[in-house]
Amino acid sequence: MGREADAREAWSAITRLFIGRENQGRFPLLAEEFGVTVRLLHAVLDLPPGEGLPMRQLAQQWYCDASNVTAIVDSLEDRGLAHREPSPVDRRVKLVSLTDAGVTLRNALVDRLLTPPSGIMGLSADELRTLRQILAKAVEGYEPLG
Amino acid sequence: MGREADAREAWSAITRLFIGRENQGRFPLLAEEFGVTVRLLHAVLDLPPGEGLPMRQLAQQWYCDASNVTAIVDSLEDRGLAHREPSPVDRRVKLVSLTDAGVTLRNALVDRLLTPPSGIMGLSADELRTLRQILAKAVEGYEPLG
DNA sequence: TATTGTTATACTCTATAACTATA
DNA sequence: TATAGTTATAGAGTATAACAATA
Repeated sequence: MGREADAREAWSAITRLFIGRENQGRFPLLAEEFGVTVRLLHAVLDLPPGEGLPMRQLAQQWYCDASNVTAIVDSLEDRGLAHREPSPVDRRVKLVSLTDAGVTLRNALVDRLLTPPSGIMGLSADELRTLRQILAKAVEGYEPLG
Repeated sequence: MGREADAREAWSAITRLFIGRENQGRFPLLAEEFGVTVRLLHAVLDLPPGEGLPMRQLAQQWYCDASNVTAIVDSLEDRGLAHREPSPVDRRVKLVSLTDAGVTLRNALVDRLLTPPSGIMGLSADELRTLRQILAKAVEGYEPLG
């Protein structure tokens, strides 16, 4: 049918690829493999290397209370994966950034998470090239990952 | 720049679309809107309408302990969204299935979750048609959603 | 004996409210 | 007076171990 139906079906397929067992299982398995909890794994992925983020912003991004961010960042600091520093412009604000160890862990996680699931790998070379081109356009303006 | 690189880049884009703030925010917002917790929302989505699943299988699918499944299914039953019945072939096994109210909720959730994010909606009609065709092939053999 | 699911229990995660410090 | 982050505390979520029912 039309544009709307195509968009909906395409997004439906993406959702199924992502929430399918093969992909969803990666997160708990990787967390165990790298010795972190699932929530720390997600936190590390959401911290951009080389940039400090206000804790308040993380609370909004994660849809959780600020006190929870305090606990998560405490855990990251205890493991040497991140550190806080007061913002130079507003000393109430604390900026959270990954340490070198945090960046190393993040790189390893991203490398593993970007391994395509079987449904993608089953496509032809032509299909993959086209898929890549179209999706590259779709994620213009989205946050980078790797 | 071969097949592998195209597959990896395509999957990277899918990951970014899915874990981006716009899409991830939908789950807590929908849970609040429909008066359930996020874990009950995921449970309802993972229960196929018209089919009963063994609790043991749900524990494996969700990467959690069986005692946890007991608690989740208790919550679903308390809200009238699912019910248990002993398996006809093995009375140790209990099959969990959605009630009519559960199916109704699931349909509403799926309808909302299948609304494409802005990155997808920004593509042209031609691109969307092509994307749909390729992704339909990628999810052959995956569990249906809607 | 082995397996499915439940219960009792402790540990982790999360939110609420009161607090400190900065603005 | 308002905002960022912390702390104390209670409630929800999760795992471990012991248990009952069934195979």
